[in-house]
Amino acid sequence: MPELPEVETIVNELKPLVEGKSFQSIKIFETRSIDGNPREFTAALKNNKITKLFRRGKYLCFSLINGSHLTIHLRMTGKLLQKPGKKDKKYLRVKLVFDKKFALYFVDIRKFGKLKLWPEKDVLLPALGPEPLDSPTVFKVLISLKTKTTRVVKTILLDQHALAGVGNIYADEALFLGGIHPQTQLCRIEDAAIKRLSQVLPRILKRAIKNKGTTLSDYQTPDSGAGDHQHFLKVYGREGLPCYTCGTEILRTRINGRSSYFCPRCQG
DNA sequence: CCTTAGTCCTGCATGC
DNA sequence: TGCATGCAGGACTAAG
Repeated sequence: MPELPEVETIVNELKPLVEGKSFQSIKIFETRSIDGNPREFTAALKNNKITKLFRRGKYLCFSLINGSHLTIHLRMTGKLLQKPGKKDKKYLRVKLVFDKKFALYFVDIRKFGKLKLWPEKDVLLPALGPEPLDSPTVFKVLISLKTKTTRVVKTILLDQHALAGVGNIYADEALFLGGIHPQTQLCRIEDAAIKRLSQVLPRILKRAIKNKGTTLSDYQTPDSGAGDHQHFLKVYGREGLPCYTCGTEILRTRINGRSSYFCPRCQG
């Protein structure tokens, strides 16, 4: 499941390949993968030139020369590949053709991922909170929410309106590094601990970017490569295994329908 | 307004 | 081995 570091890795890899290029044609195999009218989508992209590719939260954003934007959200199983593998063919949803030699294949098993076109007059991704890549920003967001909500901290970290880009894996990792139990209400966390969390969250995200993201099952970079950060996870997916810090068994609980892994001793 | 539960989708793991 | 069940979850929507 691509979160901020995975999307950042994909953008870094694609940037030199797509900036300055124009869409020659678009082939839609699954209309569900398009947010909006597929015909209008195809027509608007055709012969449109990409001026810039960037990331915002978990979205890939293509700036187009006419002022509009294309966004792609990969959700759980979405991939953007230059050369789909044999197993990918069955799940090919959209093909973006640039020229005879170069196309991008949007492959998505679960059909949750979406491509969306944003007209120039629309504000791009208006509901997203700030990027969680520097600690003063994260601290400001969490402190200001502290008096406004009764929700638990894990839920807040996953809320894209609060901070954009954090998903289940890095939320759990940051809470472990910050020594905070995922089920703690934000309003009950002391400022010093919020400060700690604000420092470790940007740090873990940047470290995961350096490691080209976490590949557990589906995530792949456009050249079909895997990430390395799965080898550095402290708690995510480690239920029943000993904590690297204290040896206590890592537990798993459910918060808002999502698995949350934590060390009951380090995050007591 | 705020918060929670249900929905989408398909492969995979589990149990009998 | 086969079949049924349930689990995984990001973001949206409906309901409380």
